[in-house]
Parts: sequence; structure tokens; C-alpha cells
Amino acid sequence: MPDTPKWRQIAENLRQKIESGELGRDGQVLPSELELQDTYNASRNTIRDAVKWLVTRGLVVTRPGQGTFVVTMIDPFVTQLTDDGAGPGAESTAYASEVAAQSRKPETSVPRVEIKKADGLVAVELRLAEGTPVVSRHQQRLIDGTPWSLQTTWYSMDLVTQGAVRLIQAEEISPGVVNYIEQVLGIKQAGWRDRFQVRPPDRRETEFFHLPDDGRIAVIEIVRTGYDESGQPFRVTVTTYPADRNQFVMLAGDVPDESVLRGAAQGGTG
Amino acid sequence: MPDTPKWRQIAENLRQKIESGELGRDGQVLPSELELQDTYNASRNTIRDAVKWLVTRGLVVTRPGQGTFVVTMIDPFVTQLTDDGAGPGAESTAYASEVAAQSRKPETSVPRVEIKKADGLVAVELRLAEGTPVVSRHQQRLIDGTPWSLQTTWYSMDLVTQGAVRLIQAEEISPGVVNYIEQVLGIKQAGWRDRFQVRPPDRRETEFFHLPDDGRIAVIEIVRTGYDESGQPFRVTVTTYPADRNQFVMLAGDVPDESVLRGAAQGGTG
DNA sequence: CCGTATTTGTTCGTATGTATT
DNA sequence: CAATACATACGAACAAATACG
Repeated sequence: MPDTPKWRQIAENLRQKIESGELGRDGQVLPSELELQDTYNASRNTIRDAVKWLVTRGLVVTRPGQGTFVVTMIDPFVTQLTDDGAGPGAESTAYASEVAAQSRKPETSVPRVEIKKADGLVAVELRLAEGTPVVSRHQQRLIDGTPWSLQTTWYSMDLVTQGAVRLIQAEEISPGVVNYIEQVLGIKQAGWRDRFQVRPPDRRETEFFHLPDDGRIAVIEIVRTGYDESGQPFRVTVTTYPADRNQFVMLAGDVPDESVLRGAAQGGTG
Repeated sequence: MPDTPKWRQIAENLRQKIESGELGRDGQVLPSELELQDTYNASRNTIRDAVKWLVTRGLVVTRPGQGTFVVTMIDPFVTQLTDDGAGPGAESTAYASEVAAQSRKPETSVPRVEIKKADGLVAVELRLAEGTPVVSRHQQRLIDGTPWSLQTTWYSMDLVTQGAVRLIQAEEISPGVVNYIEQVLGIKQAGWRDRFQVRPPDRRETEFFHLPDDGRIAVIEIVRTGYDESGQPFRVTVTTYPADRNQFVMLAGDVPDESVLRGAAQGGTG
């Protein structure tokens, strides 16, 4: 008997059976804890330790009163982060079109608009002093009824006082906010920078995305700062996506126009 | 007493104390399990359930014989994924220069070169039939002695038979492989596509990155496919990074030339 | 609708092993 | 070597959610 704990051996054995398909068929997949006790000659707590490890790895889920089920992989949604050549600002309308291209039903909540004081990240990215008033527009986005992303964009209040009054109205700005700002103020988005990181979800994200509250599923946070032609930042957007159902694609230079929206192809790293 | 379990209440209480700094000072931070039993009037197993939740969330680590410690955030390393204007192929040499720019010491292992048959992902990306011979070049990269990324690149064997013989030599190709292929064969990389996803680490990654074996820390996998000027793919690179110590930056259009390499600025989403 | 059986969740207790100081 | 602290493993009891007759 090696020095690997018994619960770990049981977990590995179950994992192998799951991945080989031996334990992954119809509705209820894993034997009950009571049965596993007999199978592995272990106490119920040891069995539960093994199952918990599988849960943490995302291989199974447990449901009280029902049993333990193998997890069916969510069909990932692919987001293209680079401009697709449809002109500046195309990225802000990209959401609906990309979703439609994948034959899925997008939904976007009515924006929640707030006027706040710039703090930390927002102040730094927009190069404003802390406390400067800013407009924040927050939206929730769903695909096929599944929560898919949370997005908040901050603009300096200066844009509003200069005439972009629709920024503080709680309604969709249809051709895209970036287009709207260009039309009203002549401020054109010349480029943007995305900062990409993976972190544990906060409470709001855990709730909205229906993530397990043990924080084992991370969220992907993308901070996009948009700059005008003079190099001045005029908006910063923070979007979070649950890491278990999202992929991203970036293009550089000339890439053949094949579908960049395809399912995940794993494997092949051996 | 609400219906939230006792272990969860204890965990939330500890979390709050940690985040407020009440329990996050010198060396050993959390009281021992024995002390916590008295503090919260709970059994040791209940205390352990609470602490385990904190461990899963990455807030603390436990060390046998020592105690439970709050986790100090690793200083993240920032990778720029877009071309920085240094010409085609610049991205393949970007690693060392970016690391140097952050005043850190990069190390790259000698490439492990293998000749294999194209399977799954590689066959699809390179548009080869499964079983076609390919060259794989694998490298491990460290920063300041910390494992930072695992990278494998596949090339069709045709490139070797056409003259790019250094591809099958187990040594660094100094100006960059993309540059080498262009010089020897005239195949120029006109563009690339990055596919970005977050997934649990496999065994090799868990070992190399020293990740906890419960899989709670994900890896970021970037699949970069490079295309020549005729739109033909000629290389595919899979790089994995541990999600807890890496950030990425992508630029589009005109972005002012400020430092894109800065520490993470959290907060500000309230 | 009700009651029962099944299944997972929570909580306690106890004992022993292993790593560190 | 001894004390401390976390890790593993067992057993037991009750609660809560679900399925089913």
C-alpha cells in the first residue's frame, strides 16, 4: 500500500472509470455512498472525501436526495476579441452578431446606469483623479437563458456634459455606445487595450452565474480601455465571464476566413 | 440561527477577519484547529470543513506540523499577445524581452524535440490527415526560478524535408523559429489566430507548476496557429500558464505607448 | 396529499499517523 | 525525544431533499 491516502486512491479509481465511460451513462451515474462503502471497503466519510475531490475537479456533481452525477461539459461560447474589420466600434456590437452566428439566443438586460465617483481601477484607466464623477453602465448578458457575462462600462461625466446625454439614460444605445459617442462628440475610438486575467468569482458573480460557492470555478475578467485618436482614454469596460463556458479568439495579421467559432478540441499535448 | 451550516458560518467569519486584516499579519496567521474549536464551540471536523473551504477559495494554505497561513498574492506576470510592431515573428522572441522589461530573470529549458503523428487538435489546426508525421518542440519556461509556462509547438515534417533541418535539433533556434523558417524556406508568417481557454490542469501541469492536486487552480491554454501568406497554417503552438500568476494584454488599433506591464488593479466594480 | 425509503448533507466523537518545531 | 499541528480514517446520529407508491 503506497502512502497515497485511501480516499485519493478511491477518487482516482472513480475518475478513471468515469473517463473511460464505464461509469458515465444514463441519468444517475455513480453508485450511492452506501454502495461505494461496500465496493471499496471504506467508511462513508472516506467515500465522501473521494467524491468531494471529484466534485472539486468538476468531474461530478452531487444532489441531495438524488445521487452523484457526472458532469456534462457545457458547450462553450466563443468570443472574438479582435476587430473583425467591420470598422471602428464594431466590437461593441459584436456580442449579438456572434451569438446569432452560433445559432443561439442572446439576451441583454436593460442597462443599469449609475453616477459614481471614480475609484481605483477606473480612475487609473481613465486618467482621472479619484472622486471625479463618472457614469457607469452595467449589463447582464445571457445566451439561451444561461447567464454568460457581466459587463460594466465607465465613462467620464465630461462626455455627458459635452452632449452625450444618452449615456445617462437607462436604455440600450442601439448602434453601440462607441458609435454614438463618435456621432455626437466626434470622439473616435482609435484603439483599445485589453487586460485579461483569471480570478475567483466575487459574491455577485457567484450568484448571477450560478457558480458553486466554493469558488472552484474561476471567472475571466477582461478590462478594455478605449482610446481616442489623441491617445486619451475615454471609456473602460470590465467584463467577467465564467471560465467553464467561455473561450476567446484573437486574430493578428492575415488569417484565412474560416470559422473561428468551433467547439473546443482538447488533447494532443502528449 | 439561519439554515446555513455551522462550518459555513465559521468560514465566512474567518474570511471576513482575514480580509479585514484582523487575522493576516506575521508568520502564522490562523489559530490552530484546537483553538478554533474553543473559539467557535465546534468539533474539530467542523472546524476543518470551514478551513477546507478557505483553502479551496485560495485564501489560506495549511501545512502539517506548522499551521494555517493566509496566502500572499503572487506578483503576476504580464504577457502581451499582440504584435508590438517589431515586425513579423516578433512574438516568438517576445518572451525574453518582456520578462527582462519587468526586471525578472527568465529561463528557458532546452527544447525537447520529438517526431510524432498528428492527432486531434494538431491535425485539425495544421490541416493534416491524422497520422501525418509532425515535429513537436516542447519547452519549459521559468521566471525567477518559478515555473511559468509550458509550451509545445508542432510543425509539419514537410518543413524539415524542405530544408528547415534545425527544427529537429534539440537546441534553441536563436532569432526565433518563425524567423528561421522564413529565412530558410521563404515561408513568412502573415498572421495568427489565438484560441484562449481556461481549464483544470492535467497531471503534468500540476506537477511542473507545483499546483495543488485538487485542481482548484486552473491553467490558461492558448493555442496559436500561424498562417503563411497563402493562408496555409504551418505551425501550431499550445502554451499553458497557471491562472494564479499570469495576466495577458492585447492591443488593437492605436494605443498610447505607456507601460502595459503593470500590476493588477483590482476593485472598483461596486 | 401523505408517508416511507433512499440519498446526500451536517455534526459530533475518537483514534492514529505524519510532519514540523 | 517530546510537544504541537495538520492529515487520515473510522463510527454514529440526525437533518434535509428527493423519489415513489
